[in-house]
Amino acid sequence: MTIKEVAAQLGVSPSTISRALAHPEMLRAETRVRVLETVERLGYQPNLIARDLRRQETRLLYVVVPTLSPFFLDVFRGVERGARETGYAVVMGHTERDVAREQLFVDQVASRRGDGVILVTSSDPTALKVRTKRMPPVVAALEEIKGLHAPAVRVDHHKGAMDATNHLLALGHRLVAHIGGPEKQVIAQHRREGFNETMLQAGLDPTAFPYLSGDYAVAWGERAMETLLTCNPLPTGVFAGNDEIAIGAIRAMSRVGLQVGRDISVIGFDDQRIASLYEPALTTIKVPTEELGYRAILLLVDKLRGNTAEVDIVLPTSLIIRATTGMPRG
Amino acid sequence: MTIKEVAAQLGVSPSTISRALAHPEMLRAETRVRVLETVERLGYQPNLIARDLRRQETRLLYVVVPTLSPFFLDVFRGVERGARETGYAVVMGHTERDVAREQLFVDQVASRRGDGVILVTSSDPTALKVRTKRMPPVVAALEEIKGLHAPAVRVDHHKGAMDATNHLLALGHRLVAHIGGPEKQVIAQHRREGFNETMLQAGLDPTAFPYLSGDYAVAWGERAMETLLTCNPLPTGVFAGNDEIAIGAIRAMSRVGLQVGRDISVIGFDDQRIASLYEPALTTIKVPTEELGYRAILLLVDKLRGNTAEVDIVLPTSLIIRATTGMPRG
DNA sequence: TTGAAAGCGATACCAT
DNA sequence: ATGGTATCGCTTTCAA
Repeated sequence: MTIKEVAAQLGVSPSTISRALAHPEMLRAETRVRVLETVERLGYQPNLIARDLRRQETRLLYVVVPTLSPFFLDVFRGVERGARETGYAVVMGHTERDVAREQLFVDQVASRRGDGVILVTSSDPTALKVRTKRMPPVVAALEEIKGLHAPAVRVDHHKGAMDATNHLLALGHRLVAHIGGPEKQVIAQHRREGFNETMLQAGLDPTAFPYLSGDYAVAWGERAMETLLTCNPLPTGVFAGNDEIAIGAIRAMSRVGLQVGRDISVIGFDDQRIASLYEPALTTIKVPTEELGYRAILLLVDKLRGNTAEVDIVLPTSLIIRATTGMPRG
Repeated sequence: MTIKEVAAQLGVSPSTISRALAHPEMLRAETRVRVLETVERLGYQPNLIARDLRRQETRLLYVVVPTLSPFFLDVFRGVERGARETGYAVVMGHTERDVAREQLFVDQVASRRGDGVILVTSSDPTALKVRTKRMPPVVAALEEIKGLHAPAVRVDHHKGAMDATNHLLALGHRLVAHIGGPEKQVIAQHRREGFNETMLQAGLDPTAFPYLSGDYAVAWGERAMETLLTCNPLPTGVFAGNDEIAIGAIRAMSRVGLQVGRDISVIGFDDQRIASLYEPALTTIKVPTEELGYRAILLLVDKLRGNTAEVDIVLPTSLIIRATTGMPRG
């Protein structure tokens, strides 16, 4: 069913059909009604591909996330909210932290299937073919992309990590360990640096416990905590690189009869949904995920509208005190 | 940068460029190398919109999920695996259980922005404009769509609910209550029916406790359990409509000092990731989510290849016994 | 092996 | 207010 067939049915020209749909005010009321009725009756839907080609825009935006964790979904939620407000449709692709797949989605947009793309934490940003390939309009969320001059909306992981560490120190902890996320990931690095810096400022040795760097999974948290539990003295406070690691650490503790918040305090990062659901509820650093996505898409739409400013928004984190941190024993 | 410009640069025709990219074997080796080098150097990427229009296919598939819960993401994961195997790209849209938004994505595909779409649990399937609007190739996942003759790959919720209830009965429970999900949702209905039927078969009254129907959130589980805790006698076993409800129920119990698995047994449904992470780990019914998505996309691709068989695949669930169910006290 | 040209379906400019 | 038509960028048939 094409626009021509509808036009033929009505004995009008394709232009009239097109106008009835896009600029109804241009038609005589009678014509408009007649056309729209027929369109409805025939169930005609314009071929968007043809329209996109002609208009040179799709009003479709892509969001690319590294994993399907609840964390990124929250970001996506914010993006969708902004998309609705600005009249864009948005679809999501996920890369499983595989640069090739990330490139695939970027290429989809570069090849005009979308008007722009939000990259939420490029896995290994430097691997993106920003030089050889044409880049579509991009906004980076959560982390800037090196070598790419794209607006970014980020979170101050460094500051968040300092807040987390300071919370532990303020409670009186002196034996504090850090369980880090993926070593190569910029975010994980910032968090570690925040920890190191705070410890140093307090005159404490950030390397008093083994260097622990893994991924962002519960299993890693468990293994890392097992390592810490072989230390003498034991740490009294643990700053986990994210909530999942924190949960893993707590699990490892309870297996040997240690109680979190009393024997050892644990603080996470992100404030994922599970953080408040877990028993006991996790003390953590809240990352404004939804807001992040929302800001990112507004930035993108702004860019598409011709605004070329090099923006770099940094959103604040906040400390959420729940039940897994307390004063050190004795 | 269009194909013409590249062609002009090289002094060949656009056809040659097109062939170098799509059917390299048709070109003389020398020409091919020359073209591909230039393409690479200029960073030329074909306009997919134009290609799609000409080829009348996109090799892009849509997946539409109602919410961004981990449950549906698992389904999406399966879809992606199948897509990679069959050479399709996949994007995801989510509807927040809003039919209008579901329609929007279906329309995207009907309007040729994609070749087909997988609908994971249409919110209110009957509301989809299957009559007035042209429907693109559709496969239903998790739940069939009434009024739409689409292949479906589903899960036997009824049987799963019977297994859940029977597990409780086999442990010796006689005072068993059900906390249901959204009343209007087909899935929730099937689960309740499975519960009712099993109770009846065992000579027990499925309506001995208040009729509880809400949504699939933790908060609802808490409220529902608070209601149950006002009953006399208390239930000794609770079959929750999904894992989140189960967690809510357990939280309500612990607030009044009741221990799950000992004072009251609770079984969930879905086996979401949180089920094994929770403390204590949830006894539940596993839904093969990833498999569901995988089967769905294979079905869709099959359909796109011209196979018109009316398939209806039903996947089995399985009982996962963990720590929240035990024998009734005394 | 390569080139010329038609055509995919819609839109928007230029006429009338 | 409506119609005719060029055009978007690519693919593919037909011809050479």
